[in-house]
Amino acid sequence: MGCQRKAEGLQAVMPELPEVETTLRGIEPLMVGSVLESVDVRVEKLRFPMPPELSDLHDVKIIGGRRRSKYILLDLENGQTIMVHLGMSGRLVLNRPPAKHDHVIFRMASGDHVTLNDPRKFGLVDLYKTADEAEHRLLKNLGPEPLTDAFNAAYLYGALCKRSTAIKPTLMDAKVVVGVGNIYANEALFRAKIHPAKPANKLTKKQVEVLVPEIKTVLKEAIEAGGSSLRDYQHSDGKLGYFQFNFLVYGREGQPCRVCGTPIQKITLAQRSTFFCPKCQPKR
DNA sequence: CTGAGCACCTGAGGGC
DNA sequence: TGCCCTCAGGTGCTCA
Repeated sequence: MGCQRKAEGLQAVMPELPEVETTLRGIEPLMVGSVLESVDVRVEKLRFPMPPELSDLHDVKIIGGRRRSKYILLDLENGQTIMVHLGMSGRLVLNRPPAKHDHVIFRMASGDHVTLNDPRKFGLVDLYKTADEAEHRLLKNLGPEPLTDAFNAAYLYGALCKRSTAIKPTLMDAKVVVGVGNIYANEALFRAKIHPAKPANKLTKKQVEVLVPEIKTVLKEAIEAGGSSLRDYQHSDGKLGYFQFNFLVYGREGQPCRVCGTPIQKITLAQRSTFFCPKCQPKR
């Protein structure tokens, strides 16, 4: 079937939180603790205009690497922080020869270089004056990280109470919880046996208690899968952080549910493709 | 405050 | 072979 082939092609290109996490782990050995010699900016704007100060950076040590939501944060010795977001098609590649859609090249004093390649230009690179997240326009209003204890059933149940929209787009709202993108929202709801269109404030406490661990589990499993393929990538073409994951519902419209055999259905919620098993995920 | 919808961008794939 | 259309993704932003 055509849809099957299509979905397989998509698996390799979407940076969700697990891909961002493994990307960070991949660039850390080259960048953290090393001196950033210069930043080669070759595009006027990605998601936002490129900050001119980025090109002015010279010979500054990178003292730390962090992730917040899907943002990669590189803390500099001068107190500033570089922010990188991969958007939907962005990749950070190590020591690769120039290629189409290379937009920013981080040149290290060691001679290594890390390139942001992003065909669709939905990513962003920014430079902040401080490492304090509360000072960052794009960070200060974000919800909790899904893999921390702050994201628990009590918290989520409280957050969902005020929301009448469908649970799936609500899970993808960064004010509720960060890092749950389209793919893993679909997968987590299937695992928790919750219909994606169910109003968020109609979930029972019990359902939320099932859902929260499923979100954590699916993200952790994906990170582990990325961790293993990361090694392969580094030994081959230098790409980082993208991997195959055995999706249960995402991209599987019309194919049999892996649990009960019922054809997976596809609907649109908040302009996003939504996949679910009508039998395993009843409306109530 | 919530919620709905748009815009941004390119490449892949399908239909003709 | 090639053109045109649709779709995919994250998320900041606008407007009701």
